[in-house]
Amino acid sequence: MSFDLDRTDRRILNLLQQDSRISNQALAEKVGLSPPACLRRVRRLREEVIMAEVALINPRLVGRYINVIVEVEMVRDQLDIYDAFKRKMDTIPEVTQCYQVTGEVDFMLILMVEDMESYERFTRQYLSTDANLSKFRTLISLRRDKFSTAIPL
Amino acid sequence: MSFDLDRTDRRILNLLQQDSRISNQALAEKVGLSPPACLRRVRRLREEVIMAEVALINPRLVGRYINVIVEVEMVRDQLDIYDAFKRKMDTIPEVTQCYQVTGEVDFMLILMVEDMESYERFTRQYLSTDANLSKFRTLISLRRDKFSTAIPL
DNA sequence: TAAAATTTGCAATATTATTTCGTTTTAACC
DNA sequence: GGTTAAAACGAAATAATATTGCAAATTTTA
Repeated sequence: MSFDLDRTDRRILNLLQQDSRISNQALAEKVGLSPPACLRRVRRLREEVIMAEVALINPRLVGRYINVIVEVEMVRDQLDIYDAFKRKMDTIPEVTQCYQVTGEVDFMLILMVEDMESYERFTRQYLSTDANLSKFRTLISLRRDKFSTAIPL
Repeated sequence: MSFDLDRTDRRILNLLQQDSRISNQALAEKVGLSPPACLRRVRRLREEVIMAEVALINPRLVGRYINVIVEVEMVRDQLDIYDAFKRKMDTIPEVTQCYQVTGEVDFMLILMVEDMESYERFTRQYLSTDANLSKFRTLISLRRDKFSTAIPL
């Protein structure tokens, strides 16, 4: 399941998690390899552990000021009910994260919206009308103080 | 504050949010521009709205199975207490996200850890010993069903 | 310790990004 | 509506970078 990464692999991954636009030459130099040797490792890592390379944009600069955190509780702990809910969340662009959790709560959602009206629409369309949903609690955040996609290795 | 993006800018951003490794030529073709014209836009967007371009790695494949969601409540609603807490969270690699929220709860944290022992260590070192912290609630998730960094434009 | 497999670096090649510059389009103003 | 300034554009040349082939070195396995 878990791949065995040596020290060099981990250094490469750490660097690419900070800046994937680094040139292969610069990367090779930083980890002490020749460009071809480095490239081969990067290619292998891209196949094995790197899911995607993406641009992160500043939400505030494109009008997504509001982070909404929603705790969702379903009526029954039933697999097909969970799966249906996940699948639905997966299709909604405002829902950026969805975690299935253990305990009283069943799901944790994180949404990014322009205004509260957008969130209202979301609750009406997807939460208040879901017969399998028992209750939900909403937390509003205007400050995303930390957002790191990097997993330190 | 907010930059005005035309249709082409938005299409470029949407594509780069999905795959920033796309070649400038392919990108140019997709949005119907010449490579130089496209590159100029990308460069401007990188200065204005793109915060970073990063590799996303699969947490399960590097041993970070457990997502921990923590709701934190401080003893007093005081600015310097908040700021100190934020600054502390910022230094901890396991804390991948930190939101300041309104309502009963003051902060929402999302951590990624290898095992519960790591989380135990974290609580002892940073939560249980913080005199400004009144209480916290922990939710455990073994399933990150959705994790999207893209903001649809 | 020897054989097999993997990883490496060098040099040649292929892609791709980037610059230059003249042209076209858009925007602002009279 | 016509005129000018500014901004954005595309074609072609150039520069930078990634990529491949292959022999040598290293590591792993038996």
